[in-house]
Amino acid sequence: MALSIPSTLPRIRDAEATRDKLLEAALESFSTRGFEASSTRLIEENAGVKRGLINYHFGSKLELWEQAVGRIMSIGAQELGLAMDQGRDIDGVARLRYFVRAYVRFCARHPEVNRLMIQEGMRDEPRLGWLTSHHVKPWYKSVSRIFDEARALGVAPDMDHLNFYYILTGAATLIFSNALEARQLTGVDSRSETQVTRHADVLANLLFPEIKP
Amino acid sequence: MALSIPSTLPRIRDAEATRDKLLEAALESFSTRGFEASSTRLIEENAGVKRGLINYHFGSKLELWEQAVGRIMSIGAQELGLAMDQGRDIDGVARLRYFVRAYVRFCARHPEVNRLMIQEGMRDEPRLGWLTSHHVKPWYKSVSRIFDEARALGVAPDMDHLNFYYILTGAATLIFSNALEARQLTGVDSRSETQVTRHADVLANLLFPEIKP
DNA sequence: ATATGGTTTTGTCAACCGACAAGTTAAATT
DNA sequence: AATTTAACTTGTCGGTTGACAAAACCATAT
Repeated sequence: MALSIPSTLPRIRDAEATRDKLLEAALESFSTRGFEASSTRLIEENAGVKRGLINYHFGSKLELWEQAVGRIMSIGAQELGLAMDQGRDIDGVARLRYFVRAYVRFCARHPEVNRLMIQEGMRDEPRLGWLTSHHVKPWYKSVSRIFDEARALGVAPDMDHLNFYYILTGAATLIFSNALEARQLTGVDSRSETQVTRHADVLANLLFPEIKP
Repeated sequence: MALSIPSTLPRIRDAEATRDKLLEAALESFSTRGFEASSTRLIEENAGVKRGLINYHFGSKLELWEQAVGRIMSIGAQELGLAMDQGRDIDGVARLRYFVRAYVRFCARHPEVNRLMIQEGMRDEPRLGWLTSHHVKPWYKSVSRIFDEARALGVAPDMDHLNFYYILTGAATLIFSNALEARQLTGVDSRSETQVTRHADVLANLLFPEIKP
């Protein structure tokens, strides 16, 4: 009973932890309620911190939004980049199918990303421009590169980059973004492991069918 | 300069017109901003009427929401029902392709519908239950019937009703719900006639490919 | 012309919002 | 132990919101 190295544990004041809790609660609120309908007071309450902390740590509601978005977007880029690395030596159509499955799994794990893009993509406020230029445009180009690979392989569905991007995104994400609605419709939890796997396989088959012998 | 039969034209006070203007402005706001972020004052302003009229004609913000949703949903049921009637004597896969194209066109014409379903489908508020039981469930069953037809014809993609519903809906709608984002991404107006036709054809081909000779 | 009842307009209220500022506490440094 | 600095707390301001109520308006029937 002698060991007592309370170095970092009993720290009551941990700025980093406070920031993290705020960023997480902020993303949850911004993505499902939208920017205006999200109140900083409720975000602080859900984060379990006191009332003035957002302004202290982030200066403004908008700055909190940008940092919350930036955080989840870089997580996304990292996770998807890692997945693509792991599938780098798969070749042919299998690689494309692998990409689609990885993307669907990511959308199921982080529905907040697409919820956010939907929230901001419907209305012409300055936040949309910031989002597209900082995060959506690079991602659009990545998807378009994948589509070009498919074309080179002769297995691309007959459409433009724009159609492919929104068909892939919409088909991959809506079932998870609207998981609550899906649950009310069918009683099924679309974000469960088996449902996610099923959706991933199904969409990969639809976009890039296996070549049957 | 004698003709003066101002029967109904110069009516300044037209309760029905006021209600209609309010319902339209309400749908636009509720679907893009969400319920909480929509203020009755701004809805009235956008409708071009004075400040107290929502409470007079609808009693409450929630009642306005329900009537605005009910209105667009019955318009949707009518338009899609009409389209399906017109295609009733098409047979085989062509009928399924016809349905997909009609649905995509509808989504382009009324993006507010899916914007609304997205807004309400992400959060567990009582409005979601009202929406699903009154409007989404019937529509889900209609789509599932179409899917069963496809199965009977042996042309259904290999998936469950749930996957098909959300793949169809997501793939058909996102490009129009997020038309502003699409415009910023590519400079293209995805709701233009040519783009809508393209997307409709492309999605019909993907879900129900023509049988090549 | 007068009364009536359906509309529209305006005034008001309590509750909430984001932001700021001044205060308080705890940790690090000297 | 004294001082400084970072982290947190609380009070308050101007502004907005949804709701309600009273007042003004107006077409029509009598």
